[in-house]
Amino acid sequence: MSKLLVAEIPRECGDCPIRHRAVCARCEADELELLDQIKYYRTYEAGQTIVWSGDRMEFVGSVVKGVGTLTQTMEDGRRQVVGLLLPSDFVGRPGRETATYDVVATTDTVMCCFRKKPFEEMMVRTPHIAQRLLQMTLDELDAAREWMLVLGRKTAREKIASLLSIVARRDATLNLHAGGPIEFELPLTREAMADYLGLTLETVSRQINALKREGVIELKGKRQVTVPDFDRLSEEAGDDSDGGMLS
Amino acid sequence: MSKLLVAEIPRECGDCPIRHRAVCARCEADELELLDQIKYYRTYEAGQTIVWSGDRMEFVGSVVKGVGTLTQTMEDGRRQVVGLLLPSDFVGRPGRETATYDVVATTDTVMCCFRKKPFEEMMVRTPHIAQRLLQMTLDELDAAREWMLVLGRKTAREKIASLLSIVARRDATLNLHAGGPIEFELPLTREAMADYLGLTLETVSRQINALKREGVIELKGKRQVTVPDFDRLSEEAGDDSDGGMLS
DNA sequence: GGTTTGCATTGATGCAGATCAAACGCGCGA
DNA sequence: TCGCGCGTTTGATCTGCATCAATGCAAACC
Repeated sequence: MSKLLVAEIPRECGDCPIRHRAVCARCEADELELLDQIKYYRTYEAGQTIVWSGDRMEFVGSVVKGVGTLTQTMEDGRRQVVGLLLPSDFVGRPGRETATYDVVATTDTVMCCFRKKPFEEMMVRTPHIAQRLLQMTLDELDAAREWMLVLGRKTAREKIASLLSIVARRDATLNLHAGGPIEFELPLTREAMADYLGLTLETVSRQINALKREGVIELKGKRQVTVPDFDRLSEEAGDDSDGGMLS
Repeated sequence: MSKLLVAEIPRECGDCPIRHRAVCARCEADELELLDQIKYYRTYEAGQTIVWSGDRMEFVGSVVKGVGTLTQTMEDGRRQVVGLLLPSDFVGRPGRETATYDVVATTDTVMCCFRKKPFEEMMVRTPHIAQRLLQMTLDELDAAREWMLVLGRKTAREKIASLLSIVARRDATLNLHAGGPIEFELPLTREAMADYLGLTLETVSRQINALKREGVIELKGKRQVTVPDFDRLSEEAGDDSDGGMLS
């Protein structure tokens, strides 16, 4: 059923896995060749589970196209999304055998994968890959901690605005956006958003429509979002905008 | 005012910073010597801020004794603790100039510090330090994500039980505890707990006393906690106890 | 001893968001 | 074209926790 073609795989995925987020200038030709040897692509349909929590992980990799979530579930069914996977994000944990979370594709998704064992061996032999991975992990840690503030202290409206703000920002940087209204496709169902934000899907629906009524966002259909004024959205999210007042 | 003496500094802090959590078997004599040259101790009183968010970080290090928090504050004063710092935890972020969070000592605290610049240089020359740091950061990331589930989906009572459970577990492993009731000093004020759990201090107080009334915990004074049955506490926290049912 | 000061507890009340319940709308296969 | 199913919206009601306001209580200081 997957409608993704190999032709759609972005060019920049050709080389170093680390290049997805930021160019790794120190990757040498022979390293790239080695990486190419252990590299392969996998495609997933919307809704498909990529990895089950507890399963043996046999690869690491990064998202090339599409969106996924890292999800944790309690015995009684309460669910929390603990991470969003947007294009360029890294998945997998070197040095750990089994997955800690469910990884689910929320849209049709292409992953660039590396067999775990050879990748780990390469990490040992190539120090700057470990160093780059450390940077990426520290970024993820910052993101997780920022999200703790969202979950612990923000109102439903602020939570929604925070989520939209994050997706909008990522989308804008990915497409080298320069000023003007930002437009993007919301890659999550109301339920997935609720699970990310610690809300119910009903509350998500109500708050999104409230933001729409008040002109903070515009909606075409249920998923296509336009943000006419990003600063306004940030303000709704409760982020320090501070417009450069900081020293 | 600090009543901590040099004599109280634990022995195992003498060598590799990475040794605090787990012995780093690969540290060689000359590396240890190098680390010793850039190492120094700092003590802080309860309530003292170790680093202000936005400040220049001039050291990294790990907690030797005492407890601290990483805190994020919104403009309007809402506060969220995004990380607990227990003995052996690492503080600071190699490769970043300024601190992202307030670091606050909640009890009298001893830190083992390394000047940041030389430490970073050492990291480049000594790959396994970066690798060890990567492991530690991945552990922290897991902890942060587990906490996202707590913040997003658990009830006030479960939140309290989760916090007690974490502190109890850390305390038990640190003191090589073997069976029987666990006893420890709660290192946080009601307010700090509230800020960690995304609650108000009143709710924290009520729920703690509810757990006490129902015999899940015992209290001596306001801080000294006894956990007669750790499994019972885990259950209250909503953790999968599963007692070995899992394959 | 009295007073201050800084947590912690306790009680009364209100509200944001959960829960329960229905209906809508839209794509898709028969 | 119909109707089925899934994601979404909308409405009515309930409730867990926040909020506001005292009060308690022990250590520190005069």
